[in-house]
Amino acid sequence: MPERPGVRDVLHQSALLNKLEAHALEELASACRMEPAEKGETIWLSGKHTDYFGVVGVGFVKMVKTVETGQDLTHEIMGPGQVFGLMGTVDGCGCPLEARAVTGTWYVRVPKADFLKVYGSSHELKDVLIRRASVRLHVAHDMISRLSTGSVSNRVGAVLQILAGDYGHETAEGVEIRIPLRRQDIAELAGTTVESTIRVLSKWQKEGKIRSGTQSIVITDLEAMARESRI
Amino acid sequence: MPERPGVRDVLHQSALLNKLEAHALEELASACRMEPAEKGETIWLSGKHTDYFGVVGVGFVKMVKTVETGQDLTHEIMGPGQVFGLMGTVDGCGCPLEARAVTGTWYVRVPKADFLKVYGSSHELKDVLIRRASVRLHVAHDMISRLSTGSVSNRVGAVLQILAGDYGHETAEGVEIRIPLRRQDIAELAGTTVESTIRVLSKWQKEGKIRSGTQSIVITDLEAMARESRI
DNA sequence: CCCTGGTTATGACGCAGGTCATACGATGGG
DNA sequence: CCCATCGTATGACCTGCGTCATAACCAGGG
Repeated sequence: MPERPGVRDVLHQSALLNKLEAHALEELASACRMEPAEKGETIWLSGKHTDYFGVVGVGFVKMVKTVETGQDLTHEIMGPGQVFGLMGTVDGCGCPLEARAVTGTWYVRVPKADFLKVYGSSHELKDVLIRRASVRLHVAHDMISRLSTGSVSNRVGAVLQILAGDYGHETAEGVEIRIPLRRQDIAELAGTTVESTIRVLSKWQKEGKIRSGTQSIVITDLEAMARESRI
Repeated sequence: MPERPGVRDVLHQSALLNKLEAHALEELASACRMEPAEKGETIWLSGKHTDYFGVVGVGFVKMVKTVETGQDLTHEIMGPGQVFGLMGTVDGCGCPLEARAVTGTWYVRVPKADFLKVYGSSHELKDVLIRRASVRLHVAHDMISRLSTGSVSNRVGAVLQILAGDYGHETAEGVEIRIPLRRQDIAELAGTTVESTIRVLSKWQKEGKIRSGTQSIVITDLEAMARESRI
């Protein structure tokens, strides 16, 4: 389990919440609580109405939808500073996705009521939220395009590209995705099976396009990956 | 070609724009222009920056993404009173989708600049927009789930359910979708091929679950359709 | 040290559905 | 009225990938 961070530090990291005035942020922070989650632990269940939303402090959280047949699919991976479950907060319906810790995680619980007090009158927060929704919609539409017309490798490539863009570190070798994801996790993001994901990644590994360890994946051939993930 | 409606009537129909004060709406209306589009005509191209967004007056418009291979996929069908291309307006990026008329259509061109003047200071408009974005995101995620784990018939069923919910008319026979959609259009919505769509719809027709004419489709067995489209 | 459970890896097999070919029924223009 | 064009319909074929089975590997606990 990583070390427990401070509530204020985490809220400051959020590109959304740090738009708040210092005193408003302070007041909000004093109503929040830092909470741990074990690897694999469910933070909340899909559709469940909670009285808070989350901000990731350290670790990673995935937003999961479980379908009838029991398969899970992950719509998003949230990392440090990212807010999750907020859309459900402001539109009044609960979050339709389950939040589950990918790694040992510390996250801040922000009480909805306290947030809504400052949110309701803030044009800036609303503007940021709309922009984020727009981006997410965009990403979702791209995924739909790839699912309709693309191949499994196309989607796995896109997932790696997105993760690299959001959480990648530039290294001498290439872009490193420092998230301890299993093949299963990647499969859930790409909307396919573990086996297919393994086949694709093994192939790329042999071709020298990526290098994968247990704790990270490095995209060594960025150009090839861009080609693979093109819509 | 249907008869040309009035700009003010159309703007009033919009659940978004009629949130505006009467005088603000009137001012906006005076800056707008009613525009026709033939069946199949492109209103704007994907990614193209226009200085306006649209509100459907009569007819239907589809929001299309064309992929590398030349296949089109439709993310949404917009009907009377619906606003399209607005997300691209408020987030500054252009609309990533092509707008194309499904039928003979009249739509209002609302100049972005005039809209943004009233939008920037309106909490109500922003709230509505966020809610809409939230719903659309939800729908997109459901589609992703179905594309990942469901079958073609599952998706075609979902498309019919959604269209029925948005534009359905209750009749003695069942719910009628009064949009002159070709099998091709439905295929693009469901992310599959015409042939597969035809097979599914023919089968359902034989089983008495739907009845399809050239100008409309009637869902006669609502329960069966709900079963087919379940995630 | 071994045992157990989780993860990666690989082969064999089957099928849903994409692709191609063909035909028939509508609709509309000359 | 005929012909051209578009949409619907249906069969035959083929393949990507999901499914199942099996094995190797690795880490942690007793």
